Amino acid sequence: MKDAEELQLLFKAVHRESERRFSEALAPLGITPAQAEALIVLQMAQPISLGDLGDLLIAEGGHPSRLVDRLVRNGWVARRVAEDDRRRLVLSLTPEGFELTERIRVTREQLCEDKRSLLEQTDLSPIMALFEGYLLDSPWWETVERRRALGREQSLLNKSLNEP
Amino acid sequence: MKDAEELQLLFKAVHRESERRFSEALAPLGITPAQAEALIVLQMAQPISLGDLGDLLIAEGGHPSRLVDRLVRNGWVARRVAEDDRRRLVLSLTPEGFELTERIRVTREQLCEDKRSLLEQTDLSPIMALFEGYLLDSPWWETVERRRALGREQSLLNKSLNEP
DNA sequence: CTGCATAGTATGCTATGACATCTATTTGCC
DNA sequence: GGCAAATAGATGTCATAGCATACTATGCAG
Repeated sequence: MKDAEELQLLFKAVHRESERRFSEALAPLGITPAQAEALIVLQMAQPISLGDLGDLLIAEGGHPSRLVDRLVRNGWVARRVAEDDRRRLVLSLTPEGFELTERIRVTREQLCEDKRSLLEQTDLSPIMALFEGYLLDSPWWETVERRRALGREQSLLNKSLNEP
Repeated sequence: MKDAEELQLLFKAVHRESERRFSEALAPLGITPAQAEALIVLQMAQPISLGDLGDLLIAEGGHPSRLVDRLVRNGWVARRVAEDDRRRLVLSLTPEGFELTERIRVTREQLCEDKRSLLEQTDLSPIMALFEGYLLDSPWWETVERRRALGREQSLLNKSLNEP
């Protein structure tokens, strides 16, 4: 099991390093990686309730109240109670939030670009397979699936816009 | 760059899931994954100063004062000032801490065992290579190297004990 | 020997993440 | 209609994690 320890060590280091880089790149925008992820998902899924947003984020036990609080405080997200059910909150991006999210996308692309050569010289499929195998019987698997579905929706949308 | 997003999503989910599993497995021992890592490293490197311990952990900006605080409060770690330099703290495991660390090792082995079949049917070398490539120009690379050296020391020690 | 830069830790602040508990609605069942 | 159960969020607590600042002991320049 020596390999497993080694893998664990590298995995943790990679996690910290990627967080650090993302965080550093986002600093000029005044947001954190977690906030960036929430905004990206919001842009794809809005309008959406707090709980449904939580089901799309790999974080925050399903109810990212406080994360959303900060986004609202900064004027990037609008939060109103649903008309049909006053328990539910409906979230959507403000114009400022939309613009910020576009800038987040650019930042993220740049980060990928930095590692392009590394990614291109690697066959990712065995890695994906390992990760998926690890996740299959975990509660996060559904979240991953939902995010994938959201991504597919989005590309269909783009395609139909580009091919009228 | 669609692959990169996919990879990022899976990576994050795997991170959360492995933390969750480790945390769950450690709960009966009354410690957290971060504390467990610190104890394991302490067992291999004691006696060691706080800063040097920080250089061996993938966490806590080099000075895990508060993490160590909790370990001391629970009676697992002894903390005394170095005789030659009263700025330095020298840390070592108490007998209780040593015993706890042995139990952590068992727990960790069991977790690996759960994923044994998955790990065995995977060629880990391309994954390690990707991770190492990502880390090479990062501040964590040195930490990884130091941990590896520590591991090698340890196996040499065991070997010389088993072959007198 | 004095003053000052530096090393080793400690502490404060903010954000995240997991968990538990509390509140306000709504729903369902009688 | 009325009350219990379930649902959607909010809030509190603890442990990380990163960052900045404060504090104390040491060492070095003069």
